[in-house]
Amino acid sequence: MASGPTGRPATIYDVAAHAKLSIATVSRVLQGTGPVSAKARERVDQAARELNYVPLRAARSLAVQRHEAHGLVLPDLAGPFYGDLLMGYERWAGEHGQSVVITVTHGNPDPRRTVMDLAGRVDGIVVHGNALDVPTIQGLRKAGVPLVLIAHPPVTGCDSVRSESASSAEQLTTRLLDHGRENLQFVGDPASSHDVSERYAGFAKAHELRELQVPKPVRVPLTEEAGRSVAEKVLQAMNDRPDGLVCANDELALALIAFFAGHGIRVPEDIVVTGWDDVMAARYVSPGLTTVRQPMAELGRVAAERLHERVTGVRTRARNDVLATQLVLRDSCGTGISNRGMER
Amino acid sequence: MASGPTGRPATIYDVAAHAKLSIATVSRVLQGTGPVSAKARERVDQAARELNYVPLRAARSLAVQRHEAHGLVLPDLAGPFYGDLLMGYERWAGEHGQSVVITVTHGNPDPRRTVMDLAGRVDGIVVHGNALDVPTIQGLRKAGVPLVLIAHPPVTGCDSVRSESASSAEQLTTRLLDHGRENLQFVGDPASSHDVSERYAGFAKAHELRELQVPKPVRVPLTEEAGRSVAEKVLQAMNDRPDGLVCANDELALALIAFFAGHGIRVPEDIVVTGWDDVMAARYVSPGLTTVRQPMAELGRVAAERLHERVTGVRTRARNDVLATQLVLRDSCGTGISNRGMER
DNA sequence: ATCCAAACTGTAAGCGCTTCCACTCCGACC
DNA sequence: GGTCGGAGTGGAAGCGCTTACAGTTTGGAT
Repeated sequence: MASGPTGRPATIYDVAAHAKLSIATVSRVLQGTGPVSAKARERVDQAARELNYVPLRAARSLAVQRHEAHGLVLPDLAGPFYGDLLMGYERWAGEHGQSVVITVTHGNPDPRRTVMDLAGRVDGIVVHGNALDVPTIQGLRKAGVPLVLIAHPPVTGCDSVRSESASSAEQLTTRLLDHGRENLQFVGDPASSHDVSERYAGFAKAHELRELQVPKPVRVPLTEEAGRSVAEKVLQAMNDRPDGLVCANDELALALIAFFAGHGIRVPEDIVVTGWDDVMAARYVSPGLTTVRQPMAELGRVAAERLHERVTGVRTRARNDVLATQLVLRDSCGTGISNRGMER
Repeated sequence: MASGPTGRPATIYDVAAHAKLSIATVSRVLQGTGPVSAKARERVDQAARELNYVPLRAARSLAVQRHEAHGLVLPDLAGPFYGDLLMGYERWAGEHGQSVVITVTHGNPDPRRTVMDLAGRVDGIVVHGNALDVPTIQGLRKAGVPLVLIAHPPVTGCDSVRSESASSAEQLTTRLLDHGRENLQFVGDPASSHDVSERYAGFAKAHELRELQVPKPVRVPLTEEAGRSVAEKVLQAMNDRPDGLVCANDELALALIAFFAGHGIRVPEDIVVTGWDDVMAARYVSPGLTTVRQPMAELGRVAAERLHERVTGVRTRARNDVLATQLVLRDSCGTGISNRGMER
């Protein structure tokens, strides 16, 4: 504890007594508000140092009626994306004096309760994707909690930030069709998240524009495990074997490619494969994985900023940001681009 | 705001008034403490629901003199490890009713200040690796903040949790030497982190035990960029070219392998390469990357538990945990194990 | 009928901080 | 020499909650 490893932590009263000043002045010095003499400033600084004074944020929050903290609710933390997202978020928050309290709902026995508790200790909350069900989100709204949604279908009264999906997916699919592929399949369950449904929508639209029948999606979870099992099925489908697989994420695509490599199916000659996310492995496998890169850090940064605008009230109209994605062409899609896997 | 989107959020007074009871009873119902009649419980629950009441945690923290929150200080969030670490941490914390406030120091203009602020809003802090300099850590200690260090050299009075490094590195190095390698190099700067220095120590010890001269480390940062430049140097070293590279992490190793692949150097025939961390890409490259897996989630879990023990005071003696790592043999080390890159 | 304990409920005192307001200086200006 | 204004300071209220303590009921047992 402050003031030596014994006794309870020093409070502002201790500092005031030690500096022979009132707590009001101590507060003014420490917060840099109001007029204070140089002498007072110095005395307070020294007293605070000597007592190892750390202001109790809870008391300040109570007094100023603000937590200066954001809540961030994520479904999960596996994979590299969330790290980048969090990074971008934390960065912005840190630069603007906001703390970040995170909560992961996947595996949480009572997300609703957890999130309501969170709501009590922050000024606003950012929710990613399907981390929370809509009733819970509505509950937060009714409780008056400023809310920003990331990669989530729009909810009235909430801001949202997401990366563009449909059009990149369409562009990617069109490219494959342009290069003579005629039996593409979409791998991944559109119902698993809003993002994935948009990717499938783009995939579908590319087909519709050419008046092709839209293939039904292969509804599987977005895991390596699922990738392997899909690969097996593809292998066994003698007739009507697809000549291209548009995967909802890189994990699926990588697992597929690895499986094919071990079973004599050539990528991209026999079948083309694309992913989504541009994980590190995507540029190290051979052939390099064609994929779509999302600006995760930027997504986090923008979300933080939007929430702050809401919290401070500088903006009240809802706002929906859509960030551009980037198509990363490598060899797995067989469309003639080869960058030798040496790009960063 | 609660009680309709107008007006300020409902307080415990509003709930009490609405339920025609005292705030004391409301508190007792909501916290489940003390005796309350079924009637009162019901009235309070309903009132709280109707008013969308969310208890203000700052007020509770102030009253109970505890935040029920942990601080987590990380140097960075890039790479998959931190995600897993955070996951393990958050999981444990969530299950034990603790919130997690995270702070990233890399790129932070004033980590000390940020961390002191953090100290004011949590019950204890976990610091990873070199996220903080020792003076700052001492400062926290003097302020009486319970502290747990992850992957950090021991500091008196603090608990620590790390994964075993030296012995795995020694084992790995010995294995390479056993298979006839005679000119190994260690890639990565031992000064960059405690973990890396231990890995180098193990590498060195393996040499010493055979009375071989210990090669100086190739002091480079642990990045893909550095991996490429090291690869170039290796390529140019006509005489005295190393026949094996023990890398401090997978990023370095992967970049090296990719570069070699593009320049006609065969791995593992001409040169063997090993990494550290077992990132996803490690099992998708060809040859598969031999590496060492750390139990990141477990590291997080244990750290959370240790901190909680400290905060609640159930343990006061310092404790240092060392978690086992796992050597993952694949083809890049050329020691005859091949698992076809199909393991998960 | 009376009394007692147990069950429940309310009053009020904090928790540590910010900030409004009042007050005291003190130098500058008429 | 008196007045005014601003700089500096302190007193005290209040933020929303918990909880010790005291008070009120209730339902048996006597």
